[in-house]
Amino acid sequence: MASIHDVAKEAGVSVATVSKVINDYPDVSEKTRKKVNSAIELLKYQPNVVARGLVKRRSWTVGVLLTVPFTNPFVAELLEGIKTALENSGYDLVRLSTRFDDPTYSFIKHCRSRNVDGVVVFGEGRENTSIQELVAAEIPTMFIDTDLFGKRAGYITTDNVNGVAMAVKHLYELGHRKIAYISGTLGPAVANLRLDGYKEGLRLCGIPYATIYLEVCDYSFDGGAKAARRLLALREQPTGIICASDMSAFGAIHEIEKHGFSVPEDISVVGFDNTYYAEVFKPSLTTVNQNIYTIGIRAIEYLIAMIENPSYTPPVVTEPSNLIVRQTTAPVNEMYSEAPAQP
Amino acid sequence: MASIHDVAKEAGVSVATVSKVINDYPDVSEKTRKKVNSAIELLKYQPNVVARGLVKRRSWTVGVLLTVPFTNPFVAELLEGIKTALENSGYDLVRLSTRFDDPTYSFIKHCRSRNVDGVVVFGEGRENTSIQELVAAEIPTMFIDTDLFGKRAGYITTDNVNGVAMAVKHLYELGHRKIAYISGTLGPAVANLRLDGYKEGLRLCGIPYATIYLEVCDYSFDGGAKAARRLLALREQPTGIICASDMSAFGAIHEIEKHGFSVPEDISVVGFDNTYYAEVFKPSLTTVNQNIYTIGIRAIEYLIAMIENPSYTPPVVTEPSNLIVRQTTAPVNEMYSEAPAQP
DNA sequence: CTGAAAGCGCTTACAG
DNA sequence: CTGAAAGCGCTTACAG
Repeated sequence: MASIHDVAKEAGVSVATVSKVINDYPDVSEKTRKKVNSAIELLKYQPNVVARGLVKRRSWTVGVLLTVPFTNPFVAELLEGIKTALENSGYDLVRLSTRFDDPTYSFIKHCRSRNVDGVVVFGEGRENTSIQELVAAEIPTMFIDTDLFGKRAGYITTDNVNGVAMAVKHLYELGHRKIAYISGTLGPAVANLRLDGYKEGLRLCGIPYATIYLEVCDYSFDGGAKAARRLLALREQPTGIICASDMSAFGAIHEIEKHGFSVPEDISVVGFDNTYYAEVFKPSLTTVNQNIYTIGIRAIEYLIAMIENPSYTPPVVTEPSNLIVRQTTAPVNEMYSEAPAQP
Repeated sequence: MASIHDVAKEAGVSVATVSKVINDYPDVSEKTRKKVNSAIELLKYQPNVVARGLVKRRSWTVGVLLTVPFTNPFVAELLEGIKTALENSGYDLVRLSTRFDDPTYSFIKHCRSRNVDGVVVFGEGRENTSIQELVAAEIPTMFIDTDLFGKRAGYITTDNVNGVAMAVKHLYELGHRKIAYISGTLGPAVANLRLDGYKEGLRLCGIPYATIYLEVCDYSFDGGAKAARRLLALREQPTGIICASDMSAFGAIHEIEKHGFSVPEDISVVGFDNTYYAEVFKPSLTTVNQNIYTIGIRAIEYLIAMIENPSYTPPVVTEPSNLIVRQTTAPVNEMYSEAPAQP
């Protein structure tokens, strides 16, 4: 691979001059600029960004901290947005191979040793000390769904509260009054916010909040199924169930059908995420849409802005959510409603 | 961030000595080794791998060339394997932000400018000139599903032929004789090999190959649906349909049901991939399992072996596939079979 | 407008 | 066993 010295020799100039034409400095005569450019052409020279990074203390690299599996549809779509935003930015994505099980491992040291210019974090809780160090070290960071921010750290998430509240309102308008909620594990911001949305939705509809209608699971298919089983065992079975993820909604539907009920005829179900399969699944799922792809794009845009402008104030952004009505919600079955059917 | 100079000063030794203890050279006295180590501890020193890479001409970085979306379940699972294999290897993953629409973009220059030690390629055809350059340049490379290899390039894929052949045999044993195949776009090795498997399966079962039973689509849900529509319009409707992907199988099933037939009572359907949703979908999908995760792991293991041992011969590997029988295949419905039902 | 020199943070013969 | 020096491929004041 040709180096800047080879180009300098070929063009008959100094390496400083070659550097200047590579970096588009104005103080180079047209004549030598041409000489240098044809030498570059001839030798198929490509500047070594690693060497450049060493002196500029930059790497044109963005790290991702991602312990959630790539097979998680949220992660996949997020990465798709990130990738797209990065495509023509001059930055490349590096996935830092984390080893949180190793007590000597430090994420921030890893970032520094790789010299990443910024990082996007998804799926790590605020209790992770590596994350806190990251914020304290003022390395440009964008958090997705983790409610953490600082001088050089922004935060971006979906409008979780309104998302679930809309789901409640939707069921209410279909006549449902016994509306249950299958939450994700509480603690992380998104889980808490969605639960807030459930309560807020009930409040707006004038429905009292009843803890028997709250179940908690781990967002999974099996978790949703188990939670649904408990709800079905209630004397006052809910007629509508809102789930904190599409996956747990699929599990709930599966369980409901296993018990001989049908969706949406007997029980309506709403998911959260609007992953690709929500549309494919039969019956197709009514769900709260998150603009995950957009969140990925924005995260990178903000991150690059922070990197390239030290005084840029990192944003705290809530991306709107919206309800996608499909086939798993329907008017409440009068057989199950409190009030007797109108004649 | 402390540099090697700071450590040297703190420990009262030369930077050469510090370097030696960092790299576990034996010719350092126990006493100075201790002094250096406590200086490292004190300053929280972490060697800069970028600087090290500049002199060693290595980066401890593996590039991926991946133009297929992350939301593709195959990609997601492959990355999961790659990630796992990388986790404690000391290598990090970098996704090179490709710009194949820019005529001046060269993937290989990008690799060199980033100084990646090796690359794994998925989803690019052999006709891509960037890919050919990669092989010619003898940069350590593992191709997934692209039948390309060279002095420093290996190739790993699923046993596509046997996979589809097993599917044919499975249907045959259920009594099916009119077995159609919905191929993916022909040209790329996997598509061709799976078609070979279809023909081979028919041959082994003594069923003549009939072109009317061959459809081609783009592996998608809609593609599968359209192809199925054409098969359903045939005078001699197939009783079994094998699809080159799970997604197109889902589409085919959807279309079959739309036409008032049911799966598997009227028509059996087999997919290919065994993605996560094959199990979740209702009816759950009989499909050919690819060990994609394992392929990801192996790809990295072989790649690192190549990187670290210049004389390592890059492997050409076929990972076994197996048939997972679920709910979309059943004995042929006698109503549709050629031979009259036995009394 | 051009180039010599120092330096980014490391490693590696080589001399002592 | 230890360290001075050169060098990896760049950039950046600075002098001319």
